[in-house]
Amino acid sequence: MFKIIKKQGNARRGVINTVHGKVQTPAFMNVATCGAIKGALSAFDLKDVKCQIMLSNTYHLHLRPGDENIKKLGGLHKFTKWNGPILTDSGGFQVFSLAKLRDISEDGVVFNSHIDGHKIFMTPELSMQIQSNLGSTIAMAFDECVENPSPYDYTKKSAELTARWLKRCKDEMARLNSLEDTINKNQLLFGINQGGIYKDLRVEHMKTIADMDLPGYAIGGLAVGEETKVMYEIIDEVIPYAPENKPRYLMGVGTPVNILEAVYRGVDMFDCVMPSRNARHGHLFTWSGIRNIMNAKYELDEAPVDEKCDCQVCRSFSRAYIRHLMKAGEMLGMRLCVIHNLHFYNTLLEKIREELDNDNFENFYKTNREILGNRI
RNA sequence: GGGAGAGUUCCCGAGUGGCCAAAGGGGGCAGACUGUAAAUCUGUUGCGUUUCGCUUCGAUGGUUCGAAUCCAUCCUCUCCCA
Repeated sequence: MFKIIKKQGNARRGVINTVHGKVQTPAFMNVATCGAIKGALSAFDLKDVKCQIMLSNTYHLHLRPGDENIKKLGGLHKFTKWNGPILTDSGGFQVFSLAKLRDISEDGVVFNSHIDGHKIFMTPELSMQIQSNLGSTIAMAFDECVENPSPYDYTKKSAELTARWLKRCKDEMARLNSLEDTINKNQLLFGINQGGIYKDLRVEHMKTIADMDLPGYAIGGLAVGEETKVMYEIIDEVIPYAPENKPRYLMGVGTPVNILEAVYRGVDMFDCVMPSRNARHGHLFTWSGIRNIMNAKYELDEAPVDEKCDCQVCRSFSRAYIRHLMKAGEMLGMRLCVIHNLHFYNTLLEKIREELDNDNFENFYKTNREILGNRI
């Protein structure tokens, strides 16, 4: 299912084979939480921004329109018209991000819906059932993402709980994949490493879940407030214990520099709301650094957002026009910014793959880690 | 011609003797955003040598220890009656 084509240092060039197509890694997954990329992008646009794999969310789609409805409509692929691979997040992150609306126990988590406040009891089994109804390519295990900082004891207990939940996820997924009317009987389950910022807990947890022999492994619970340096240290610490021949997914990360650093350390997959969310706020990623297109200095600037970018937006429109659209609150402004940023992210990963193919990643890494985070 | 009302900082608008360089909103300027409760949130928005000083609430003059606030005159605008 996963094949490593090339290695340079810890960095890996690979390909994931799925029933919905191949994913060339390292890969960025384009976040469409509710089945759409925010900023008014559809499946058609995903092709244009060079998206390989889309990510959607269990919790959000369960609440609305309801996973059973999506199943009745033929599954998430048919529903959204995106026919490539889809990874669904389990709702575990909402345990963290909706912290004020929850109550965690051994069985699962009671949420209050952020839409109407009604109680939802999310369990590992329910998360798997929802993801099975959605028919995604890859389902994520239901985990607890602890906030930072969290005390050692709490983090330890939480990681143990996440490991027990993972076993339940695996069992439930095996059951669901064997059912007659399951949309995707080949649905893959990825486990999620937790353990906060405590290296011994991280390693211990990764060893435990590695033994479950899942098709892929994620590192979760990072980029939640800890220093970037700490995040890299934890990746360094835990990667040696992640199965070599399985894809490694760093959840929710991150900036272009974060991604470069993580690929360098041996990570294969990423997802992040940053390119889309920041785009909606006028923050654009370029090959020269980060540009806030709303800044006054672009009022009469006829250059494209990024001279080195060949996305539709950079080929057609001026900084001045995009700035105007954003200042005027025109939806088109956000849409164009999101198209650019996602194209940039997907191209960054494409470029990383090329450099790995050409044994030149080390140079690319050293040069661009200094540049991509600049403010311009 | 007669009567009524209004003019506040970039704009709208609150303020009717000191706690007023002046609420609130808009706009402007900048920042944040990392498995999306985010088209959201935060800061800032008279000048300066900045725990203080200066200039500023249509204009000018006055009352007062002290005026955006009270008085007089003038200017401008709005509405009503002829």
